[in-house]
Amino acid sequence: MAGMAADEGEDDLPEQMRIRREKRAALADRGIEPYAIGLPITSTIRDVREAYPDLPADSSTGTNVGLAGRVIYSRNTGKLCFATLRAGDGSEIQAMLSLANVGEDQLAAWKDLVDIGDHVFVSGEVITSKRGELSVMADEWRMAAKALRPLPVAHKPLNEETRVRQRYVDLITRPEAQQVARTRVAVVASIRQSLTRRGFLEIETPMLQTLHGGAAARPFITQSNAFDIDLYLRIAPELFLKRAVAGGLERVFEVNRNFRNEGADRTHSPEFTMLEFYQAYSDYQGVATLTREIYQEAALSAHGSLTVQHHDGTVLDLSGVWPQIDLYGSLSEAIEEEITPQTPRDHLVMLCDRVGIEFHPTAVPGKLVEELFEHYVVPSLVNPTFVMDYPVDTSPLVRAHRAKDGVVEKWDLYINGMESGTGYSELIDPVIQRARLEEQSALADRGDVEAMHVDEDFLRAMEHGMPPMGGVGVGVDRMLMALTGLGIRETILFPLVKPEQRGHERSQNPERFS
RNA sequence: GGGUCGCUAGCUCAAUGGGUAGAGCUGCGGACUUUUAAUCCGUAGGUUCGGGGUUCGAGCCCCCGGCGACCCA
Repeated sequence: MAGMAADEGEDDLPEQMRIRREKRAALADRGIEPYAIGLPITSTIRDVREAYPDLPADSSTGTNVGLAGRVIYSRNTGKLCFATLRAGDGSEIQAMLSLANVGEDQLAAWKDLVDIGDHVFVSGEVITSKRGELSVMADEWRMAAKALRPLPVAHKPLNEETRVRQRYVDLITRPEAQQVARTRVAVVASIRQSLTRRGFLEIETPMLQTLHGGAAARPFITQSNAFDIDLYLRIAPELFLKRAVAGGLERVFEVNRNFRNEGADRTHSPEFTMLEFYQAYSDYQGVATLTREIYQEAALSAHGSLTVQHHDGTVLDLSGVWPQIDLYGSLSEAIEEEITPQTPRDHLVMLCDRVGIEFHPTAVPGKLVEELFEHYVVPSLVNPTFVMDYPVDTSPLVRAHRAKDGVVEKWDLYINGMESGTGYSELIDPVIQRARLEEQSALADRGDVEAMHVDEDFLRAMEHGMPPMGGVGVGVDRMLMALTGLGIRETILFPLVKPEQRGHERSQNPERFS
């Protein structure tokens, strides 16, 4: 927690926070509980809204309700007070407190002690005001929860940084923030439903792993006191999901967090949500179709449409069968020169240098091809496109293509110019798998921090016989980005952000990994 | 990693060439029994991201650092 110092001291708080603390104390002095429990609530705001959709102005219903909400606007006249109450679902209703109904003491207490941001309870008759606003004419009000901090002004957008760092404030003040959170829920629920309906089992695999494997990525390292060993936060659940398939759980999936100790920018978060699923006796074409269906069902569930328009005007069309292009073929076309898995590394290096692509000195040829592809082809991939058949040397867990030399049966799904998923015909030959992992391990020994270890237990599972299968990983955050047009930090409710440090605190702990 | 820009009151933003840091909303006091971002009168509120330097004088110029946005390879 930041700021145990001046920020929390009772003495030198900003005026508005000091006054709210005084009001909290004043409530108690008047015998009013500032944080009430057991309020006699009879209805939600939405209930009342739905019960009286078209009440004419200046009418009464004879119906009494008790309801609670957060005060978001307050308008007081001498003997009649108005407040707009909002519930968590975004529904709003007006509370009215008149001298005639609540009496002098309760009206004075309301005017003195209720602020914007407080949660209040009112009970009384449902009416409409002279201007037609649906209202509760209170017989009684109670404080439900006194807010000690002022809300930002409702009419100016809160700056983006504060929205991310204080999401609770964002959620209170900006209904769209709640909408994004609810869209995410709908999408994840839809994913689960799509797979469960097709006979997939949702299983949970280790997030703390003793070996680094399942993808090419730099891991976070932690340690176990009980075992006295280093552990890796998983970069992918793949190797465990495949063990499950080897054991006979032939259709499995997992939707949960992966951790990658890499950059954080508009499209990358150190912890991100990934869907992985594996289907025995399918292949990369079969799971491509299923991936498209999962995506389309999620879009319908979240938006009711397969066409998505972003705020910047980008229109995504997710409908129909998505096109497939060939990795080497589309790259060759883009640079007007034939590139194949047999193209020498020196030549690929030259092509990269020509356009200033940077790469690790030990980068394998396939890595260079992927970099070139990213540079030349990816920016044009807006509508969903499957890019087919990747170099073998960057895909150690994928089986060789059944017909083409030097490539594997792998696709990447691009949506909105972003890699959004990947699918394989999984490698299940334990002898080839061992050789591939030993190559990876050699790369790791030469300093490649992304390279996998040899996982003997995984190989043992494979040696017991894994059925042929198709497997897929889909970035759920990126799915949300595609469906909303927002940056990754907007699709994640509480993204990792750097703590704001004060200058003098910085020097306390200069140790860093590098 | 490099470049550019930003960080000022609770919130959103101003501040000529370096010369007493302002506004709107919010808050506080007052008026008002039908308001809708209520209105009217009055009023308070500041570690200008942190540290150092130049200067008679720094929000502004210089250096170091923090956090962020955008662009580039």
